[in-house]
Amino acid sequence: MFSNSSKYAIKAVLFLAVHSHENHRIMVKDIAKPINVPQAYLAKLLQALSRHNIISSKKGPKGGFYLSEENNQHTLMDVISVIDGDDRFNTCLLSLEKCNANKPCPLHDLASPSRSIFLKSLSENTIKNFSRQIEKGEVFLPL
Amino acid sequence: MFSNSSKYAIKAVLFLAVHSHENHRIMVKDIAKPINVPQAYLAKLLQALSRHNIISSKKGPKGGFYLSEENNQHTLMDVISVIDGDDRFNTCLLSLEKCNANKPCPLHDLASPSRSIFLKSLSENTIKNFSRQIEKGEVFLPL
DNA sequence: TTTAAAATATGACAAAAATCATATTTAGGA
DNA sequence: TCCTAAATATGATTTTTGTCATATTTTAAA
Repeated sequence: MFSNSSKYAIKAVLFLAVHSHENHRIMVKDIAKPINVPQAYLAKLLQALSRHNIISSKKGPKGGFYLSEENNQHTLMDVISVIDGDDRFNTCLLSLEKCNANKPCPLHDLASPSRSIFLKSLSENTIKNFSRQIEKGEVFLPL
Repeated sequence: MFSNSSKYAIKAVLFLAVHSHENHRIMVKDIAKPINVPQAYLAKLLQALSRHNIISSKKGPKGGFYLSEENNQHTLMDVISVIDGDDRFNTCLLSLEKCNANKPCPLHDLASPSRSIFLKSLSENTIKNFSRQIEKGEVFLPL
């Protein structure tokens, strides 16, 4: 479903959503450890997200990564797009080009609509939204 | 979701379900071309499936691959298990060990139950079942 | 203005997934 | 019995993904 890279990136972004602010930036190593992801690898991912303005960063002492209010309006789908590219979810489960609602492949109706509901929530819920759920204790971010 | 290998294997098995019989075996190259999969690679996948008795084969002239009645009672989940291993679907979307229904990760409730419905149909519908749907024209196997 | 702490850029390396190639085994038919 | 057609076994190669290392740039603070 997700690549490891995307999983790492999602965990990091949600971590930042809950723990960072404009004036409270967090260093890679202080993100990597709690979310249990190799630091050097995560650095690369965060840099890519930063380059695409999905997250924010500041260099130098007291620097680090954080989410601006604007960043908080992005979606997890934006994160995934940067990390894995755009067409990870745009294809039929069997990668059949000619598969569609009129001529569905054998797995098509099995997967969708549940699938499309899921994808919709990935691309419609803001990150802010997820962090609110975490803060309310409705969902959790363990390890 | 699925690896390429699994997609290839599923396509091949469904192709065999529709086109082969005990006494009508099909050679790798005559499977590979219509389902649009590299022949040598497919050969390897089919050999693995055959070794695990998910499909049947016969060597030599007039040989090839086919599904026995018994093979037809297997599920696509069986196919996936042989190709990708067993625990591809047993984990949380973010691979969080401690994620469960009581302490769901932010994606948990988004994905399941749709996900579990999907997995259930993969492991409960027989291959025969799928080929019947194809024969009835309810679903399609394009390219 | 110098120093040190941070991200950034770049690329080397490793592991896994996908692909290709080929020698061996089995079985049907002449 | 021999030849040929097929799967099988094995492994080499390539591509993609994930990981690690390090030199460079920016910036806060002394």
